[in-house]
Amino acid sequence: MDAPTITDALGAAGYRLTAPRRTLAALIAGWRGHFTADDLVRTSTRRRLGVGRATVFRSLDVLTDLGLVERLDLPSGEHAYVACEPAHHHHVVCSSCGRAQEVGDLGLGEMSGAIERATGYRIDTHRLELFGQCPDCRRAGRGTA
Amino acid sequence: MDAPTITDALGAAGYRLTAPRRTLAALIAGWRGHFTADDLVRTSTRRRLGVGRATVFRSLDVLTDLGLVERLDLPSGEHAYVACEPAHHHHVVCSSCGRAQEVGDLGLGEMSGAIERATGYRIDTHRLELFGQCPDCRRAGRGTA
DNA sequence: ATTTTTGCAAACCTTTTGCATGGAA
DNA sequence: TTCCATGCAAAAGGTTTGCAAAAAT
Repeated sequence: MDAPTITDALGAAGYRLTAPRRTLAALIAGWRGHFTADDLVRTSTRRRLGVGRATVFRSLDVLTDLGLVERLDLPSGEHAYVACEPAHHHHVVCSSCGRAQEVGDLGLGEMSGAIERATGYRIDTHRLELFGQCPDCRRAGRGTA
Repeated sequence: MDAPTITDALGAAGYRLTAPRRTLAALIAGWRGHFTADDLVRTSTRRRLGVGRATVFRSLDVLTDLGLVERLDLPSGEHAYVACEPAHHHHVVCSSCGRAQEVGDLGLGEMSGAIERATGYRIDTHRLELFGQCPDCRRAGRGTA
């Protein structure tokens, strides 16, 4: 059995399966590393895929809501996205090639409880992003992008 | 002995102590909760403080470099800042009033090592932001901003 | 037939930059 | 006196929106 595709998930969630959405789903599924909205817009333009800027942004919103894609805030302040599984997790992002790997909860849940007790806050959500260099890039001696 | 002020730290770092910088330092030190660049610009305009937009952005850069202020990426995608101590730490941010409290390392260092072993990445930096409601807001029954 | 989705272009908002002036050291 | 820093206004990015046309259900 194949892994469910982004397109499948869109359909299952009741979104119409339009050509632009299929195109973007394929683009994203095949993307290496993280990408920006503008990466998608430029690819669409260059390869004449016929997907407009507004559609790219609107689709990224939908995909983000469904948890199929996650928005990263890079240390540079740029916004990038990576495809991912729709479950709570965190990413280790390679600062050379931009690829991201998911890691599990890592005990942050318990940590969260400890912080609640220590500060009196009620914690709703958190965001953890880890940046470093992946094994491939390290081996290849690539610098930070 | 008083806590060193933002102005002190600027001077110690070799930056010139200009009127706009003193003004911004005071504004930031007295700010409740997080603020955006535009909050500072608007305050300057409204109160005729004579600090221009460019200077606000340039100063926030300096203060961020010195670690006197930290840039937050709110879940909404907005960029906000909070004053803080220049040491590695994380913030618990109140989603009602925007105030932030610092928390220590929380064992993330060890976690980082575990992730390196599990993924093969060499982790350089990370960003952890926790969002929730502070005791005051919870008590007052305030909703999420 | 109905409702969603799209592309385009313009609008918007935030952040950055060029440059002549002003101020700190 | 020498640079650093500032304000202004324009430019540059990135994202959103209004709307009529096109496509999915």
